[in-house]
Amino acid sequence: MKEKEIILAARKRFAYYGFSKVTMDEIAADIGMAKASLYYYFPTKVDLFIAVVTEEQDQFIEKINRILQAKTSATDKLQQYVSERLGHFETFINLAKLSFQAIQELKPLFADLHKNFSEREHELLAGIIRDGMNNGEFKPGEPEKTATLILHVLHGLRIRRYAFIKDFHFDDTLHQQIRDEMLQVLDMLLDGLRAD
Amino acid sequence: MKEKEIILAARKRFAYYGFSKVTMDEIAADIGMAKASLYYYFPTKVDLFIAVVTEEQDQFIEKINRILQAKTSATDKLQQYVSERLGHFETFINLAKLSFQAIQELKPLFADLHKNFSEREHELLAGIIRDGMNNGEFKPGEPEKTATLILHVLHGLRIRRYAFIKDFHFDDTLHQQIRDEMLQVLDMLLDGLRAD
DNA sequence: TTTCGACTATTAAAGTAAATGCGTCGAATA
DNA sequence: TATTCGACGCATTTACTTTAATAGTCGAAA
Repeated sequence: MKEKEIILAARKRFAYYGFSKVTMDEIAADIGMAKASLYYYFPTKVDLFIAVVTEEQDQFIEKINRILQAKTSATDKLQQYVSERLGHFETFINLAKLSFQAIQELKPLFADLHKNFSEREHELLAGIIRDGMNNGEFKPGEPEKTATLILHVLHGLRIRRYAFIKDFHFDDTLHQQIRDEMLQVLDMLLDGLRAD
Repeated sequence: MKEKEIILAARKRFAYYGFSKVTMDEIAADIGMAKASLYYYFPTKVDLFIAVVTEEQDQFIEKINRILQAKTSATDKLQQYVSERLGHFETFINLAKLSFQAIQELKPLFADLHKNFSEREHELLAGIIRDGMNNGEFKPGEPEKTATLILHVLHGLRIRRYAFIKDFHFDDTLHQQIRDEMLQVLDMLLDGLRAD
């Protein structure tokens, strides 16, 4: 399948050089095509990038769905979600390699992409929390609202560290620090949620 | 006192135009001095800016100390802190009017300023939490660590919204939204802290 | 000690030209 | 008909130069 091949080649280049530095000529040359042929499959460079990111998101959502099927506590599920989500965040940053400002400026182009993903993510999280409330692990409440707050807190914890990063890559130490902190905060939040 | 007069004039200009756009000539002219005379009192433009920000910080810390003296619950104190802290954050953003990137680049110049303020703030918060633990309002634990986590969560919640702001000013609606969300998150966090 | 006019060094902004890269199109090919 | 691509247009970016603005300095005056 040509599209898959293009996406793979693009992914490789984006992951190494970032969105801006990679040219369509390079991607084409990597798979023995002419640049113009890429446009037969993807109308713009951004569309190609979106296709790459969408694949990542789909894989992430699949992974979380597998976590959902497991017979573990809601707390376990949330902890696993936190870890996986951080990895996914780092992957996106690595692919784009854009400054915070540049991402905001490109945001309109990605609007649907982000909206869809956020909604799916919110549903998944609300589902975990609702199950926890239904099976007595958590106190009764509003799972949707709780999910929103948790998502915003986690997002803030990522952003506040990412914003200080200069060269767009996460080393293991930083990854560990952010993950640990997120798990600690999740623990505090869940302390208030757990049924007595 | 000449220094106070200069700081006041500078504050006015910074608050309206932001750090970068204000010239030392303008500040001097506003109070009928020559620019060279400003350098008699403040060695650099950044030092003048730091003096302005330090005044804001001192006033904020004083306000929080007053809150500390009140005979209210630790929860009340934390809620008031959250509100005041957001106002203080907005004041700084308004004074600087720098993009997120520009702030990071200037950060080394402000290193001591931020370090001092962060430490003072952390002490105050840990103090509130320690009192809450000592008087039985909160479960026993590590007040310092809890304070750190709360500060990071609140910082993240501010940053994730501030980063999307284009023109460096907060309208009342946005202020209200961020404040409400912070108070809700604080409530969740305190649910887990409160003694049963 | 305080003030400031005149000055220097540096930075920012503006202008210009060349290069680059996205995207297009008609023709060729399978 | 579907796919490929060479050549091209055009907008943007980059590189370089020039000009203007601004932070900071210094010696002299008050």
